[in-house]
Amino acid sequence: MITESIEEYLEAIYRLGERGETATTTSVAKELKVAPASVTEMLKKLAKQGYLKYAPYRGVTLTPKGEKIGKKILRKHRVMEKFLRTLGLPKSRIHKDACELEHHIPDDLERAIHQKVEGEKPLSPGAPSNIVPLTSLLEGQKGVISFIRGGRGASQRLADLGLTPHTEITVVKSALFRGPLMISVRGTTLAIGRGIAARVFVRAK
Amino acid sequence: MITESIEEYLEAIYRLGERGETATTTSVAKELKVAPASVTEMLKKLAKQGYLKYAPYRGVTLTPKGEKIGKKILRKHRVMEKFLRTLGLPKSRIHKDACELEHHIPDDLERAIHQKVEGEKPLSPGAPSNIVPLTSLLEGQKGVISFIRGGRGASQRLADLGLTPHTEITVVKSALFRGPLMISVRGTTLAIGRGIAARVFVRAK
DNA sequence: TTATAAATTTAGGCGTGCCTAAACTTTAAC
DNA sequence: GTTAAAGTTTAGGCACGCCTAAATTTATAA
Repeated sequence: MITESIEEYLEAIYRLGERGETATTTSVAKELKVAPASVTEMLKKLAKQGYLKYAPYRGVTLTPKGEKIGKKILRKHRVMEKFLRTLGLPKSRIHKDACELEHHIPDDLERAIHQKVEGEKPLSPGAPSNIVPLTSLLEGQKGVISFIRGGRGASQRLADLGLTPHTEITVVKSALFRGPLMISVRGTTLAIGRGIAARVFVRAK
Repeated sequence: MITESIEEYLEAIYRLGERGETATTTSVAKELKVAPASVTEMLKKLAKQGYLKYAPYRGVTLTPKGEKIGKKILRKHRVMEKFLRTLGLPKSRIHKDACELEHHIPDDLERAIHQKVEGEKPLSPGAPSNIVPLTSLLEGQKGVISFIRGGRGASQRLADLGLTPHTEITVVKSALFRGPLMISVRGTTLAIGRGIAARVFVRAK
């Protein structure tokens, strides 16, 4: 069973690795603000459970299993930090609060919050780079507006939203068959209807 | 020190009170899904710390000190439930997840989230103001445009979209934190950016 | 009223994760 | 190479919150 403490340790070790530091008993102890003796104890336990390789007196390396968890927790931490910042909470407490929350946010809540604060999702592999209607971009894909098919009305409405040729846009959310698309343009996110989106042709990236 | 467990007990007892049930060892044990013996232990401890009055074999009543905490945690629980629902997370897990989160949400985060999910409060007390920025309307709410704050540019752009004072609009979709609003005006749906929407003041219905 | 069922408490234990102090290993300076 | 300092581990303990089993108290029904 993965306890909060285990997550804490794996995250700390992953963090150290990311900074290029070796994870020793002392460095982990400092990171977590606990006594070195407590770290030794925990490291032995984590090694036994296959989260890391432990060489007494020598330090510690994460196994893929351990790294996966460390990485995930750190990601949650960062998502929560951004979330707290977005909500305008006191800067001084953001790190500490995120440290706590990171262990209590289920994966899908993390994803949902991430979408709210970033408006973005991991991308899908890009299609051949040609010109397609906006509706055929996948979530996360970027493209540059090439032209707009339709009369002055459509062009005008799109221009009002800042959608003109040469503008780069990112598809934030696209239901496959119905509902509006959410796109991100110059840092703002917009929703546009499917009908109109079908008239916007972009060069996919 | 108030541990997570203490909060859990006080919340459970408060909940029972709210439902008009007496808090007995068994009822608390059931509520928390722990053994009655564990409850007895904890109740003695909480009594010693002044959170409740404990009469052996007779049950338990919260002191004002204990009630305050129980109430607060329950409120956080409900705010989190609403938040999770708003984000569209699986219904089946909402209660359980909220049970966990309620202990890790600082007060100001609770307040911030509450505002996001319930809509924002009218800005100045005393003002009759159910006139609020469009961004404060919740999905499904209707309002009549009262005025538009901003220069001719904003007014003009909005007028082009048919958004002029006295127009009735319905909020179709409103992203919680960022991104555009989808609104319905005279039967057509359109998307407007958050920046501009914040300048449209409506009398909420 | 008394016996038995139900509720509650007491006793004894367990796992987790932390601590300090003491013992041990490694490193670095001479 | 020896030795002291720095780093690490072992040993022994503690608080917390949970458990089961046994003892005790309260409630209920004949």
